[in-house]
Amino acid sequence: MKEYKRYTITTALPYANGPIHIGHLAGVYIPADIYVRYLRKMGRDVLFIGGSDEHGVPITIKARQQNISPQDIVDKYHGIIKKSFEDLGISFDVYSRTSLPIHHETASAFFTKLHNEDKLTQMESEQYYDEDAKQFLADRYITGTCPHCGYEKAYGDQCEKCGTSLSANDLIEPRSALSGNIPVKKATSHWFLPLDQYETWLKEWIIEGHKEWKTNVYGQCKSWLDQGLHPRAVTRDLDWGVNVPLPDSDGKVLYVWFDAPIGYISASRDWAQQTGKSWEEYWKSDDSRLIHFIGKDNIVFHCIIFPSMLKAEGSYILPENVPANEFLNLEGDKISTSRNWAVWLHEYLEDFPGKQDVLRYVLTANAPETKDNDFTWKDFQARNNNELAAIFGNFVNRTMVLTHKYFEGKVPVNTLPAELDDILKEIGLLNEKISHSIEHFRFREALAFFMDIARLGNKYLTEKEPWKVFPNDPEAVKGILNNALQITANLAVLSEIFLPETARKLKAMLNMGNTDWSNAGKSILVENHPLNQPQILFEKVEDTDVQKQVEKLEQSKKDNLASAASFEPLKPDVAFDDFAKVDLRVGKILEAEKVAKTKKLMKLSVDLGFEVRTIVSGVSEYFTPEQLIGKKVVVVANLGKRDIKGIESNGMILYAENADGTLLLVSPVDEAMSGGLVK
RNA sequence: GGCGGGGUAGCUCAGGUGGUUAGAGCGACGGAUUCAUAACCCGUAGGUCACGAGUUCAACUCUCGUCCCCGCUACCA
Repeated sequence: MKEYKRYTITTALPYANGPIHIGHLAGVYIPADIYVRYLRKMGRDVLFIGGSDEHGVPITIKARQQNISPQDIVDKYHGIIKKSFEDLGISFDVYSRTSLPIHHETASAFFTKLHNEDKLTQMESEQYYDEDAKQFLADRYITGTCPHCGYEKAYGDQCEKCGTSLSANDLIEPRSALSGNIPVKKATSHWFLPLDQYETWLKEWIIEGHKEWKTNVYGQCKSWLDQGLHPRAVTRDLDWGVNVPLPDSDGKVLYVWFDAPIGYISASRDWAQQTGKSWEEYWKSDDSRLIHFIGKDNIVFHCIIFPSMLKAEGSYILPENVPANEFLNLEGDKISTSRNWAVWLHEYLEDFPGKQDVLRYVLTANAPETKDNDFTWKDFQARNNNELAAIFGNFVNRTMVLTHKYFEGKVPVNTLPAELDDILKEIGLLNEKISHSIEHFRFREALAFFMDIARLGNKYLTEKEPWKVFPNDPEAVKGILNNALQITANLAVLSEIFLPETARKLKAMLNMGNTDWSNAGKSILVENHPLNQPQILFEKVEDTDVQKQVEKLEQSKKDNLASAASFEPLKPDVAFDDFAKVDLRVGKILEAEKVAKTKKLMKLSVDLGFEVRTIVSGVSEYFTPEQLIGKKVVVVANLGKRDIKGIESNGMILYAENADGTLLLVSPVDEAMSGGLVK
């Protein structure tokens, strides 16, 4: 295996439009922090990078909603995020942000170099433009009727009602979110990264060269590469972001996906500036190992797009591994910022003061390394009470209490060196396993091996029964407790990787200084070394504590239901003449069949009395053909024809929608004539 | 529909290139113990390894098909 002189570790830049939640932690920051702490303990040279991603459309929208500037938004969340990371003890060397001048410079320079070397292509396209606001509209800034579910306030990129992803061109009756005007189409010019040109190289680099990547990561990359890559726009029309450093490009900024990963480099420069050190060797030297910690939603950016950017630029190293995790669910439901279905880090730290390590432990033990996982408060409580407190905390406590009881809190002489050898051998073995697991990004497994050391300690004490031996053979008890203390000291050393706050407390109790990994598996405390008073490492988490958290979540659920049950606002009035233009007819469904190779489409034959029409409708998720055949429905008959998946569809069928988005037939109650007007 | 990932004890997960009684932690149950945060320690029970075929002397592990969950993607007038 290649020898690396230094490590460049990046963590996905959290988007600064909301705080950090447990999903972020379990997927990215805690595993990265464990990895980095491990590397440092091994004496390796590490640069650990984090920062806020502060550009992009959602932030500008949030700012508009609150009538403040985008900078105000990112200042607020960057502050919350940065502080909560510090409080949890994520050991970033630098936590930077993309609104800093140094980032704008870095991203501009990156773009300029690609541009000057003809690595980008320019293309024109038609985009919606707001003539009042005099600017092009991002998809997010266009609202209109969702063509799928009819929701009137769908965004240009996604309908929040039915969850379908859209393009602004799909929207019916598009409106500018800025002025409410009807936007016009206007030509605009943008720069693209021709990803297709990197396809061959990427295949070789990943498919051939990185078979060791996690299966979920490797498979996802293969899927993308097999589907074929297309040029991707690097710039867009927006006024919030890194300005495109070219003449005549007012109102254009770098697309956020392009500037965000460059943020890793900017953060490194930021760090170098603050510390007076050099950043370039971490990014441009072949003996540096670049690793991106991310969630699975980011795989394509870090495995396909960013490497292509780096390759195009030419002077940077490429990621050596991208250990992406899957997602963490919460009490059975997907974590959602907008639905407030989350455990927010800054709130957790307030609700559970001093329990940073409990969260670290639970999220590591239950990390979604190979598949999506579920966080429950019940599990949180069980892990704390049955594992941290009962096994780890309890072993430390019984060792300390016994030592104070029998030997005035001083490390007794080791009268049983042979037993110590056996113990240290076992710990040494576990150390190796921990190392091996961490090197392979298997943090759950590593943590389990770590806990085995505490188990080993409990077992030793129980078997040796020093409290029974003491009256007859105090000399033997000296050896037993010395051994138990050496185990405790080893726990103190190793816990720095997983549970830094606990390590601090433990070392204070043991009155020991800093140690590195080379001490692990050795006898650490010397004879007569004075110990401090024991303190409880892990308090029990009571039923009422978790009860409160569950109630908090239930309240979120109620709030969501309440808002979901609210009625859509009325549309603006229309003239009767406009309404009369719509030709609604009664139709009878004669035939219905699912359109092959689609998820939603149903092909219908509808009898309008005077003719039988083919209509394609996106309702396979709600009806089976049998439920539709023979039913009378209301048809919009004068919409014109449209080609859908190669079928000519002539008309549209109306449905009623329930609060949960399900569709119901709209049908005449009494026997109605096919082809009759609905008016 | 296509592609990728996953479906193993109540829960969370291990199970290189197929090979004797499928493992661990937690939970449950029983025992032992009292130094300790009623904790620790020992033991027991729990699995048709999603389902159905096939290849093989032998499949959780390979092949094919089906179902379910997650993600990406096409489609919704």
